[in-house]
Amino acid sequence: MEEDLPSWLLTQTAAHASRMVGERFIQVGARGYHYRLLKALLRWGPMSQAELGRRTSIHLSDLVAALNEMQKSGYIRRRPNPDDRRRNIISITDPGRERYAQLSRQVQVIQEELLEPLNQQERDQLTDLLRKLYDHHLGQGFPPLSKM
Amino acid sequence: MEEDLPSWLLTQTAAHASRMVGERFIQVGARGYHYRLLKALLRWGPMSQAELGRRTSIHLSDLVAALNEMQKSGYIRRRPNPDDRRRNIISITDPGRERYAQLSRQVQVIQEELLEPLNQQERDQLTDLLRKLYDHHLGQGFPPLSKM
DNA sequence: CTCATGTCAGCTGAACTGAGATAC
DNA sequence: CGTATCTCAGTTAAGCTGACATGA
Repeated sequence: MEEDLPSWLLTQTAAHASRMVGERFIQVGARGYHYRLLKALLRWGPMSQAELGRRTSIHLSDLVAALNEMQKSGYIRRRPNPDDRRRNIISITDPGRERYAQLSRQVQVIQEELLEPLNQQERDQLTDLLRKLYDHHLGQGFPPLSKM
Repeated sequence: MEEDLPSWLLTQTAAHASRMVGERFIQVGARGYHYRLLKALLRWGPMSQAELGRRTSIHLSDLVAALNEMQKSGYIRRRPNPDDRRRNIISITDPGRERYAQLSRQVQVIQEELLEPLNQQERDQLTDLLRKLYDHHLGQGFPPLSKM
């Protein structure tokens, strides 16, 4: 609607990006949460659900459902933590690693499609600017992995 | 989650911006749709619901509900179009103009808050880059106002 | 007949809230 | 005791789909 408000442009382009990712993922039976969770497990290794939730910014309640789905598909393992029986230890499996690679390819394709109208310098600029906003409003970093 | 993917940064910052706008709006009993609709009516004058939907990218089905709410509050008028009895003519009222001014002030505050970590040049850059993405993916412009 | 318009009921994905059971 | 973890049920706002009646 011929709008110049940054918040408008932001939400609209974001909605479009989500749609693009969602469409790709749904074709292979995945959701955005799955990708984020697998990525976190690959990067930081096994951890509790609470820790996973903090690191991925996924709500604990949503996490339960997403992990149920992925466990059923065999992409993650859920074991009780003997040292703290409230907690589960979530870890990625070999099929999970393959799944991540598959989803990762999809994501790369989308990035390319999304950023198609920008040259490399502009892409870096955009990432930089968005990162500043993200860090300022949302990113307060995380303490080193707790004792799990 | 320490992520550099533009689509991730985009959706996260957008979600945050939406949250900020939403919170402000809800405090005065409004929703994002209301602001967009009032703005379109101010900019382009009275038009049918179908035309409004096209110009604001709001679905016709959602439009019906939003217009019902705003009509009840007296911000818009809904008259049948004598020249085409399928259509309504939607127009903004004086209270609607005041309402727009009120919401507009809220939005300005949010923009400032959202862009706080960026200097003026960076803000312009961001707007420019997002606009390129928006135009490329979503903005195909609209033909001049049809005969309404 | 085809197409556009307005209305309604319902669905989806992402984010969130609240409550409860269990264990630290 | 208070706090943290996990689970479940339900809610929200935005976007969307499908169906339908009316009229151009």
